[in-house]
Amino acid sequence: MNRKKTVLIDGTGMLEEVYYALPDNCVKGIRNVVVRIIEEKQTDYIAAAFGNFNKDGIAAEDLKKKQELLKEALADLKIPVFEEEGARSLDLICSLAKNCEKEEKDVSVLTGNETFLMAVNEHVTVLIPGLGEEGVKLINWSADRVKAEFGLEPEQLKEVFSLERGAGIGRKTACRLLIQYGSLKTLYGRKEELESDQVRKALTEYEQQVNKEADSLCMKTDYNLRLDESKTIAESEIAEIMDMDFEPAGFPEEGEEISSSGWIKKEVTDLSDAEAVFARCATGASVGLQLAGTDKKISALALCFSKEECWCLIPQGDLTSEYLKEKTEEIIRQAEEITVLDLKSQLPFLNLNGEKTVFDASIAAYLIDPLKSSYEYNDLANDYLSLSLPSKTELLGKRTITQALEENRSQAVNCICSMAYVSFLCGNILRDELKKTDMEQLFYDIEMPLVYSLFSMEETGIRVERDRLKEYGDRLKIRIKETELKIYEQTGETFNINSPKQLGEILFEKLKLPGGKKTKTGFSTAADVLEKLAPDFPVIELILDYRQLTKLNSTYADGLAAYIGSDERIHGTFNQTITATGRISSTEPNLQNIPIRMELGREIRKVFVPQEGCVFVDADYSQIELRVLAHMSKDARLIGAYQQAEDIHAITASEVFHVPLLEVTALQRRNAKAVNFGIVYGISSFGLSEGLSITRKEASEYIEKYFETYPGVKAFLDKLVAEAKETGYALSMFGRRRPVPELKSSNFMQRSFGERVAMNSPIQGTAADIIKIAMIRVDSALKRQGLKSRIVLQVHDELLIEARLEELDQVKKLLVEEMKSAARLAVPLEVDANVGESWFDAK
DNA sequence: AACTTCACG
DNA sequence: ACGTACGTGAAGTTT
Repeated sequence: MNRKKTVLIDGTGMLEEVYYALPDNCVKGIRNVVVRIIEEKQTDYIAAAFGNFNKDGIAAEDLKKKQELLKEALADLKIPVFEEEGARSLDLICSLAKNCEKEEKDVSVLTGNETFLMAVNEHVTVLIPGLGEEGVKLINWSADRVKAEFGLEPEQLKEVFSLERGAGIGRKTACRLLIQYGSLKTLYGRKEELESDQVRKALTEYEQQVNKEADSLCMKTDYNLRLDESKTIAESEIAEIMDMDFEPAGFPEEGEEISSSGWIKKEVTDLSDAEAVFARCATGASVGLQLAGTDKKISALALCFSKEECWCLIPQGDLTSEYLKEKTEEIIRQAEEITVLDLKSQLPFLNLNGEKTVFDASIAAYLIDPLKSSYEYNDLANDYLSLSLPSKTELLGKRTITQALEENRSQAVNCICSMAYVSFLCGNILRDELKKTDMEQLFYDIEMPLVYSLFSMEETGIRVERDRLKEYGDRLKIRIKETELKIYEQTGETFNINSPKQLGEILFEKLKLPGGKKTKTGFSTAADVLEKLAPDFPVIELILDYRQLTKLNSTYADGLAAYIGSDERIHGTFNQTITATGRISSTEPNLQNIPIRMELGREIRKVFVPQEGCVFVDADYSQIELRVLAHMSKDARLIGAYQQAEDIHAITASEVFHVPLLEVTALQRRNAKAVNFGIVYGISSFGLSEGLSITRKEASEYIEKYFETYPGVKAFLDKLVAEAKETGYALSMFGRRRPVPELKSSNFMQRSFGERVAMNSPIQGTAADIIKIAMIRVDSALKRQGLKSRIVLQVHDELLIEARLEELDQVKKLLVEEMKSAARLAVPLEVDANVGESWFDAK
């Protein structure tokens, strides 16, 4: 007789088990299992039951949510769902099973809960996900299988579980004891025979708990639950369910990576599978995307369309890197929203012009909180998803994703999928945050377009004459050696002059020079300290020379040489998510601190040269920060001073010290200049006195006079501090935020720092905004006009262009005009521009 | 890894 | 009494 077959899904038991492996993806995972059972016609009837969770704690809340989702998903599959107030799913399922048996149906219980194994009999089997040879698969536990595995009848397992849970006895021991003694009762009656002290002790000590477990393992099978006969799964329904499947057909189900961090990451190396993924993509409104590779060649593409779907496409055979490139560009054109991390790093692999907005989640997160040290996927997962993911370094060590693909493929896949996944999930959260914080314009009109300008600048690079730099370094090395010997001669000792510790001991202990401790670790030998001693001790000058020479040699001569590529150019990195104020920074190498103030250092700029047929055009803003201050503070007198143009420091001196402009002395001008700097830095008498080597009292008087002269500035700075205290952040003209948590500090030092930051950030930040706008406009004007000249450097208030000779006039005009008109302020934005055969000449 | 020093705006 | 000017990055030394 052919008995009908029923599958009973223990929704709760499945969730509890699967949640461990796939916390974010358990519903989808379980649904897939159920769909497969239906598709493969493994059953005539199907039903599900839900009950209370055994677990509590943090996971319980989430599990409850997942349970509701799973109920919905099963209901969508037209599966009847049973639940009963306060009932355990174990009891509900067993009640159902009992009734099915009466109706002469065979039952399979799909669960993650091993407790069900005790309910196995001739007509009831249990399906539990377990590890097979090829990843996760369902193991069908029949009565024979239970006997083979445990050596016991299924019903005896109740006592095994009681011993395990109640007395903490291991499964193997528990089975052995029950095989030997037959039942718990007999075991307890004869426990004195036991050889193991440990087991005997556990049995005695935990007898109560064992009995309690045994009681709770008794099934309650009298719930009156019945399957509706009409709910037989019809052929038509199977077809319908298969259509509902939102997975592209034909994907590898076996051998897929099951991650502990929560989503299914699938590796695709086959062209037809890749086509299916891209087809899936076409319907996706929102996509998280990440590329990896080297030399513009894609080595992996990760795509995330939903919380449950993350694909990693790796070129192989027919599935070529070029194909991935074209498809990626297509997706970017078609998708409603594309989110990536670090867009600039993605541009080498794609032909994009910025026409379509690609949302850079890292930059969005930077705008929202610019004080973070990094904005990698694990940082964003922590901050916006409350999800702790292993960092790139933890997964790959020092390797890149491309390198790791060869040596440690699964970790590389994990890493790049994590990036796409986090992009996908954070995208909308960050879009909302930008809206809430009023930074959408800043983001979409300044930061995103800037990505392309910075990329272009990096790609262009700047030419550096290798041989000439080498000669410069050699000259330095000779002078270093000479100076070094003179210092040894004068101090009567050979020591490491580069060691502040050794130098301090020689100067202040051995030679007993005046001066004293200044740093935590010992004597300060900083230049400003030594300079005060220089007139009296000739060795000091030698040491300062030595310092300057070694600095130039190691950081610039040798340092820069290491970055010159085979194209004779240096392609540095310009970072957009580093500074607290909105400036960009430059690394590997730092091209924003090439010497200029000292004559010898300035020489280095002679090795920065344009390529053949080009010249440099350099343009910088004249006192952009003070002009921003004049604008933002609306101080009439300061604005007036700038409208007269000329020498702002001299005008300031004239007004502050009440002398005619033409009678301002060099000293007065110098003092006024220092005050101007101080204002921008967030003035304090301590700082100014230090900067001018005057007393604090004198410094206070200068500041007081300054504020008397420019009362609008005083009011403005006070307002900045007050507002930052109120809101917790400082604001630039374009809405850029800089949090100032120090303002809340009870520490005077910290709080004072916070006040200076509140005064400086809006000024520095606005200046940064303005040059960013200028950069974008200059860059796009060059490209729009079909010119070959390119921006090669940005140094905060300066842009350097490598200009084709034939484009020189046009470029120079364009550069100056775009910079001047980048923002409309109450005072003119003045720009100084120069042309030269080297960076040295163009300044 | 922290500290010191020093190059730039 | 407190004890720093604001914003960066790199190199070298010490721990």
